[in-house]
Amino acid sequence: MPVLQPARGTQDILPDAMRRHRAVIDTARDIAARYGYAEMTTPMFEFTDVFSRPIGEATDIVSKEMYTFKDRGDEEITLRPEYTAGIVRAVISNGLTQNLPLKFFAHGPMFRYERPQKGRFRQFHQIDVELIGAGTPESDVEIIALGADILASLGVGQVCVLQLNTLGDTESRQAYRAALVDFFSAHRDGLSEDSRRRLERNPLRILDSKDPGDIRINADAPAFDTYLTDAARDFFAKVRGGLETLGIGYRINPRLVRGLDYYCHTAFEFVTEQLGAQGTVLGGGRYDGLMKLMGGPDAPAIGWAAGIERLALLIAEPASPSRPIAMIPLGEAGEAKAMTLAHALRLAGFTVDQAYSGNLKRRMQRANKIAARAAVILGDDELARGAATVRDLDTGEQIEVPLAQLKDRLAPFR
RNA sequence: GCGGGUGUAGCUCAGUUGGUUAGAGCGCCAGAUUGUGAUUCUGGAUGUCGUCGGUUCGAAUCCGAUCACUCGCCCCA
Repeated sequence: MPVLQPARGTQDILPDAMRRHRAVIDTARDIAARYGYAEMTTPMFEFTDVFSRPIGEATDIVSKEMYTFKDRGDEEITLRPEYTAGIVRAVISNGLTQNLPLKFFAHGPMFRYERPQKGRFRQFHQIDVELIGAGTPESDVEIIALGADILASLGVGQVCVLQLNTLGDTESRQAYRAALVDFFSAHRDGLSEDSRRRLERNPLRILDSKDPGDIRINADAPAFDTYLTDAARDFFAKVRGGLETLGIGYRINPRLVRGLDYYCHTAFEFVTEQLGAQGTVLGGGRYDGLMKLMGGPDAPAIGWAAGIERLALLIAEPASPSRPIAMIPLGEAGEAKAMTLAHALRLAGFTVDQAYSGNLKRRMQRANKIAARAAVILGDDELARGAATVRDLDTGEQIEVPLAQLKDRLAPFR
């Protein structure tokens, strides 16, 4: 309705906020590169099937939380709600399954039709890493360590706790799921309305319920541990051992579950208490079943994604950008000279800003506002002498410098 | 999708039991040396009181709807 208001759940990212985003992305990219994860990206929209098939048409996610529409060519299109499905699709489309294992880093906007809250938007941004074609516990350790390193490097490691769980292998999961359904069916009357619905759709999620009655029942619910196969238990033990070797602290959270069948083994989330209900800052897990489900070869994979907005809320103020030199011409001769001087200085690597209007006072005010380090004043007086006035804006000291020496004399102000 | 809170200047907010000209700080603009910023001093402008409708002699204030933000639930790929 009010056209001058951004659409619900979207926001402008103005320079101050953008610097925070940039800091998150740049830090993550650098550290991911150290682990051998190469940056790539996929389209912001895909055929709807890419996302709906692995998730299931009947789920809330697909039926009411995706930005899905028909384009002018009558194709069913969906704005990507996550990175993983698109990346797996790209791996298959490009025949990259020849080159496993693949290690990717990506970042970009995601779209989910949800009710906005703090740190939760309809257009939001994620960083994402995927390790495709590696199925050993060591690869789980690597990808978690990568996440931990990034969080530490962003200075938020102290306020995030790594929660860890296993979803076992298919055999373990089916046995556990059956046991849960049996157990909760016997306690059906005590369950909340939401959980009775979950009983059909997604019994594991009951374990995660916030309803007080459900929590009481959960206390007696069967534990996954007793249903794990030896192989699954061994896998999890190796993951934990690896984390311990690397000194990465974690807390086992048996209620940390995933709803979809292609997930297995390791599930993890780095959680903070500083963001209210939207406390998960980075989450991921192993998805060995997805590649095959999407029509590719049967390749194991693991990955995680982290919300840039949430991380941006947690990090300290990023370092200020480099301070510019303010070019301040007075009069027509000065304007003409300023253009060529500014160009030459920029080619030489200086940051140079010019206001383009106002008298000297006004331009000095502008120079101050943009935190310029120095001002180069080009008036008729000094131009007649082939010189410019250079003012140190921190000390107020001011000297006249021959134009030929300008570059050298400005060097201390870079 | 469900429930609670909030919406007043560019920003952060104050506005008494409905009462006539709606305020503060910061910021912005102008001036205090017609070629010198940041400090200081003086002056100025801020505004459909989110929007629409209702109650009333009279609404920023009460009621309803709607939009947005926010807290929790649902969902969380």
